[in-house]
Amino acid sequence: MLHKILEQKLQQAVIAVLPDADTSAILVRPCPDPKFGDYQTNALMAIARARKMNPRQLATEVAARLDIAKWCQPVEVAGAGFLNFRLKTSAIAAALCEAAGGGPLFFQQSAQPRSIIIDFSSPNVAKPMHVGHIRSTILGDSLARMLRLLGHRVITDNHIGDWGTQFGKLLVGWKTQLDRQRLASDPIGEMERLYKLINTECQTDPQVLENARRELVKLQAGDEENAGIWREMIALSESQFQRVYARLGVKFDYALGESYYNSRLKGVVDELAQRQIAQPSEGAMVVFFNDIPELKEQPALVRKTDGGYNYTTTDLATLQFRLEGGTWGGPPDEIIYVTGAPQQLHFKQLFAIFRRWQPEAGVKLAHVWFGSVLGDDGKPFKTRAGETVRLEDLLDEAEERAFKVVSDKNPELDIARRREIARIVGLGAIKYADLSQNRQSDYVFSWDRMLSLQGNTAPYLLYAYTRVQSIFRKGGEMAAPDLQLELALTAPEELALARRLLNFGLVLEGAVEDYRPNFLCGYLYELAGDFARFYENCPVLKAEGPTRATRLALSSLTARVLKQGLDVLGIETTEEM
RNA sequence: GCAUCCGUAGCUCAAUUGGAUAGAGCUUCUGACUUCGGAUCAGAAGGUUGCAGGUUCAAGUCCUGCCGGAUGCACCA
Repeated sequence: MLHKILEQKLQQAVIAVLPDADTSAILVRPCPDPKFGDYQTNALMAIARARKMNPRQLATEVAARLDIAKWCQPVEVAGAGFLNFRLKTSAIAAALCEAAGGGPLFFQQSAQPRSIIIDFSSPNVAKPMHVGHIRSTILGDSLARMLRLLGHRVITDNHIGDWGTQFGKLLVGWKTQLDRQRLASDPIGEMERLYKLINTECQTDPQVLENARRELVKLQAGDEENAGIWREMIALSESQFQRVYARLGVKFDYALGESYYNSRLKGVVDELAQRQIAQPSEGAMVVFFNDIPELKEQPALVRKTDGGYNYTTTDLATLQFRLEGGTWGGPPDEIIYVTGAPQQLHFKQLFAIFRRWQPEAGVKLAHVWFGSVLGDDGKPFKTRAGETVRLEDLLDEAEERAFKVVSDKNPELDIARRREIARIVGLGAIKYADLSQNRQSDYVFSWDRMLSLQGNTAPYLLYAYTRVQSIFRKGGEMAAPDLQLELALTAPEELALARRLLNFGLVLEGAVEDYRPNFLCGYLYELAGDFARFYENCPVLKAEGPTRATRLALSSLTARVLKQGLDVLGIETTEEM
């Protein structure tokens, strides 16, 4: 983590010049263009501005006090007051040797580990998981993996939609229209059929609606028969969830559904009412936000006129439960919710209510939202028949398409091996296509682009990985940890690759900070590109002596970073493809 | 009507959150090596960042107003 050292030294130099300066905002970042150097800071311009100083003069004074000759060539003051750092080759080589010798892989675990709950995926009982769930699931999973890699304590919780008014309709359907045979063969399809059927009937027949309401009340009152059916629906749904999560390689520490918080709802609303955070309005209990401009005309209901509760109440109760920390050994420092963009208003309201309710709580609440998946036509992604696309079908097709490509490129592999590679490549492609995009933009789903072998795609990265592995298959020795190794970095491609490797940790931290796995994807793509250029221009196995050792070490480190990076994106690697 | 998000190359997307000459891939065209795996690499072409103002050393990014699109607006989650 050379840039961290530079950052520290820079902060010390600033203090030497301006003893009262706030150093927390003084950061060192990679240069946008290598011709300026390896790292830069622009913080001095902001400081100079605040103090009405000449920025270039301040930069020059700070530069004079910088004690970094061990790692850098003399710093340059550039432009309006940038400081540019250029690493010495010896420092780069030393950092690489450390990692090659068994040290940390260019990242550091956090000095202040935090405990973080991540709430993601959250599918609904009795409904198929569809494309909409994949973004939350994959994003949440990769955030969990990245945070864990950086040493944080992560608790993943799947807030399953197992409660709510839809069960009234489902119960009516189950009791009057259930097809037992279909339930056995396709339970999710059958439950979905029942729901749609009754839902349609409700729109024309008030009697059916009334029946649904009555069944719901019975369920909520603990009626044995209805509770039994409800439990059966949950069990049937859970086997679907398990299948999907197993394929995606996603694991949850907890799966506490909405129903888990039932007993708390009344108490939450009572407390909000008593503290005058919520007030009666038109028969409901409502929280108004007159002091928050953007929520001024957006009150939140915490109890309906019929006395029932809605999801704001459930989420408040969930927050309360999570902060008690009884289940996971202490209250969390942070809770991250991974959901779609349409829920932004909900979470603004939820967080605002929570701050009034528990103003002393120091927990950080983050809504990590994402855009929708669109079809080629720019409209929400649907099948030709207009149905939402089932996640399981999507995964099947990804593997199938990948199988065709693998068979085309590598027909000599036996079929089981090709299937396994297709599984890794297909699922990797689908995950990577999602994660490599800025999560906040809607994105257009395209099989062709996703499984394309060029560009910023999973197959391109996986291919780069197989090429490294191929070197070690052919050339024998995987570089054993060797602290005495002396690296001879000379070719521009060697240096570019080496410099890229150094930044793995910096990128990881940035990705985690903003909850944006696409930063990591972009980095891995650039790393794979640097490796490809290195591979074209710098023969490894034909080289001899220190050059060969250097190139073997670079190859090995590239493979390790690629594998580690893909791993925290939830993507498996393969030795051949 | 109010609120949120968005508008970047023909297409699909980036841009480290206010930094230096706005970058990739696809597509098109031209090249490279008797391949440590060609699922590769190099080069060319492609831009008034929707429009108009403003803020400052610096704006795709911030502020204002338009134009266009998506989503949400109290008893579904």
